[in-house]
Parts: sequence; C-alpha cells; structure tokens
Amino acid sequence: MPVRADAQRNAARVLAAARRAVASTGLDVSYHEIAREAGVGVGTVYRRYPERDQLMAAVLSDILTELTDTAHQALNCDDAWEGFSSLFTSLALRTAQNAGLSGSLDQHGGPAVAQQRHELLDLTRKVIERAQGQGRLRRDLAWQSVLRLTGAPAVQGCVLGLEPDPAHGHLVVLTVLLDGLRTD
Amino acid sequence: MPVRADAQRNAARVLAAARRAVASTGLDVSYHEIAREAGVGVGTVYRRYPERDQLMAAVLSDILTELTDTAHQALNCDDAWEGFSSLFTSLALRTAQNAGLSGSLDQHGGPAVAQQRHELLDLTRKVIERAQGQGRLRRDLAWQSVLRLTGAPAVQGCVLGLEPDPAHGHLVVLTVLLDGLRTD
DNA sequence: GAGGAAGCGGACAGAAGCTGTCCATTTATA
DNA sequence: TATAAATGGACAGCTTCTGTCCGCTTCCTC
Repeated sequence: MPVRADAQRNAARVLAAARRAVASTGLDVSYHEIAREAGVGVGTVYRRYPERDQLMAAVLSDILTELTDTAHQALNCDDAWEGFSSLFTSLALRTAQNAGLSGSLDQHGGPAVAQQRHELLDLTRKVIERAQGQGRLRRDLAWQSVLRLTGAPAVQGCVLGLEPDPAHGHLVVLTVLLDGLRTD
Repeated sequence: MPVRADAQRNAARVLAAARRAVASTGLDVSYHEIAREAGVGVGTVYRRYPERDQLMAAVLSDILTELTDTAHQALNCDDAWEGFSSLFTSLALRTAQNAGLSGSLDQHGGPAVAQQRHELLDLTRKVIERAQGQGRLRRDLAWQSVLRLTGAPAVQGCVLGLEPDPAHGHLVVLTVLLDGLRTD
C-alpha cells in the first residue's frame, strides 16, 4: 500500500511548521509548538520524527538544499563580485531568518547533513576566493572571516533599545558591510 | 540604624551577578540562577528586588551609566571620527556582551531608566551628526540607522555552523563596518 | 561580650510547561 | 462498504520556575 495522501500532506505541513518554529524559537522548540503551528496533533509530529535529531536533520537539510542552489548560481555568475554579493546576501538573510540556529549545526543532523554542509562550505569558499582573486573583494580577510560576517545582519536589537526594524535593518547592515568589503 | 555591612556586600554581589546572568541568559533569567551566580540564597534576591522590573531596572541603569560616560568622552574628543568610532565600538561590544537584552529596554525600567536612555541617545546622536558634519562619516544613513549597526557584531553564529569565535569575530565585523562607514 | 534586631539561606508548595504514550475516532484506499 | 492506516489530544510523569516562610546567622550597639 502506498503512502496515504493525508499522511503526505501532513508530513509537508510538519516540516514547514518546524522550519518556522525553529527560526523563531530556536532548536529547543517544543513538539507541542510545532504541532500547533502545523495545525496537527502532537502525536503526528512524534510519529513522523520519534527522535528530535531526525526532525532537526530534516529542517537543516531543507535549508542547506536551498542555499546550495544559490551557491551554484553564484559560482556560475560571470562577474565574481556580483556572484559573491548575491550569495553573501542570501546567506545573511537566511541567517537572520534563522537566528535561533546560531552555530549548533554540528550537534545535529548526522553524517548526511554534515556532508551537505561541507559541500556548501566548499562552494562558498570558491565564490569568495574567486572574488578575491579578481581583486574585487578585500584580501586581508580569510574566507572564514568573510563567511562569519554573514551573521552580522541577524541583529535583533541593541543595548539602547531602538526598535529592531528587521525589514530594513538587515539591508542597512548588508549595504555597509558590502561597502566595507569591496575594493573598488 | 544604618544599612548593615553584609547587606551592602550582598546587594553589590546580586547586582553584578544579575548583570552577568542577564548577559548570558537574557532578561528571562530565573531568580535561582542569579542567586546561584551571586552565591546567595534566593530569598536574598527576592528581598532586594521583590518585582522583576526593579531588578531589570537596576541592571539596565548600571549599563546605561557606563555607556553615558563613554559617550561624553566621545563628544569631547577633538577628532570627530575618532570619537564616533570609539563610541561605536563601545556600544557594539556592550551589545555583544548583552545579546540577551535585544530591544526589550522599553518594557522595563520605568521613567528613571527611560530618562537615562534618552540622555544617552541624545549624546549618541550628537556624536554621529558631528562626524557627519565634518564629512568623515557617510551622510546617506540616518543617525538611527548608524546606531542600529552597533548591534551587528553581536552575531553568535551563522547558518553554516561555523564556530562563533566571539573573541575575534566582533572585531572583524567592527573593522568592516567602520571601513564601510568612513568616507576617507 | 551580650542582647536584640536585621538579614540570610534554602526547603517547600504550587504553577507552568514539556515529553512521550495510548487509544477511540476519523479518513483514505481497495 | 470494509479495513487498515493515520490522526488528535487527553494524560501521567517529570523538570523547572516562582514566591514564601521560618529557624539560624551575622552585625551593630551599649
């Protein structure tokens, strides 16, 4: 017997809800919250992902797949700076949307996700080094440092209590960072 | 009868512990954790700050006092850019140390803290506009936007799971941001 | 150094929220 | 329509937090 249609539908709903929930709450989001967000019962979420790691692996894999696509496009872009800045922007916005993840990719996901991540890192390194090779991107920063900068626009506020303004805030940070990174 | 010596000692310990705890855990840190950090019983913390808002107000006021000092120094600095960049750096590092606060200053503290914050904001605006007036800081950003940038180095990680490296990470972001902000 | 008041610590009850299970009910397929 | 798969959500057990209370300790005064 094939997979039932409603089961497939719910699986998609749960994954989408998990992505949203992880993005807003973090990796320690409760199963109940995911179920609520998905509009299904907790039992359904537990049946689909008996282990928390399986759920996180699915979420992370989903994100990594999207980003790998973007990285390939960036590497195929004729202009090295344009490729770099578009990938940088994508990474930054994605990081901002998933502020809850912050560096805990290693603990979750297992070897399959690790492999996916390694692939994306490799692509990203190539994009950065190509832009540096063409003299468009400053060379005084290691590619890892450049990559880490993508986390900067994830800012949610400041000690002075200015309202966060996530809509335009990220873009301002991105603009200034890119201006600080380009060489011409 | 004057305040007992041990009471004074404990008050200082609790405030210091609360600052550390809020910085690492966030505004919703539990009283027990603060007490543990301070090395006192929970009762002592509750006696000192029966309302959570009182505790937060004390913490925020402490931070604001420090920063106001720095802002005064920045405004007295002969070189407008130097003044700006040193204040910017202080604000950024302080924000990074207090990532847990993120924009929730308004809900806490009451009018006294609000007044302190208003004063600091005013000083900061002056520092920024002075540097812009001297043509050292790019003029295409409103002072609020510039201020918001101080939150950027608070980055704790990125979607790619690179280890956070808070020690040098903040400095790299700061360098690139300042390079993207200066006009000469 | 003795007495009394102020302060202290931490046990404890009650509330909240999370995990993971179980089964009566619903739904899709043949 | 019959049947098996899938569902939802109640529920027990656990953890963690809040806020109080009271026996004990520490400090100050005389």
